Amino acid sequence: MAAVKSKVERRAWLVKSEPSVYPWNQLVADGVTLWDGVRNYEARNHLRSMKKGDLALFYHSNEGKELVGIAKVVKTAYADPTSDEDWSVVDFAPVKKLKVPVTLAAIKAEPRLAEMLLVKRSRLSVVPVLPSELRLLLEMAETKL
DNA sequence: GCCAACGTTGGC
DNA sequence: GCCAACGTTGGC
Repeated sequence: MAAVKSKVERRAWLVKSEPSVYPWNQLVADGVTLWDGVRNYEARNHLRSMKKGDLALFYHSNEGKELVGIAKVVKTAYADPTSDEDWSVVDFAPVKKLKVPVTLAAIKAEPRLAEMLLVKRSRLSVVPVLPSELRLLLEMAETKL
């Protein structure tokens, strides 16, 4: 049987940052940053399973409560220099700002996004995003990759 | 500023 | 290994 090469969609994640701590604009200014300070095992494991080129939707928590931009993984997980314990960081670089920010309210109002871990596991700071969710979010943001 | 959700810690 | 107490995150 002939092998059919399935189209593999790029994996996507969602990462949260409080704008008062590290806003999207800072990532743009920095060009690349290490995503440090994650102190939750599940979130850490997500960081560790990220691959170079994976996308990361950038979410502003507490203030804004909206997706503001798209970043990508430029370096896979390595030891968090801010800890002596077994935590990890990855490096992100900005890809592009969303034309229209996608608010948490808009996400909650969209039934097709009801299963998003952003909503279901609101305290997790690093969560995976399904390809279908990514597609829809990009539509809502009026942004193309 | 409050509080719900939930992960972690520590006593038993 | 259970579970109460506690701490943190993040929406409201």
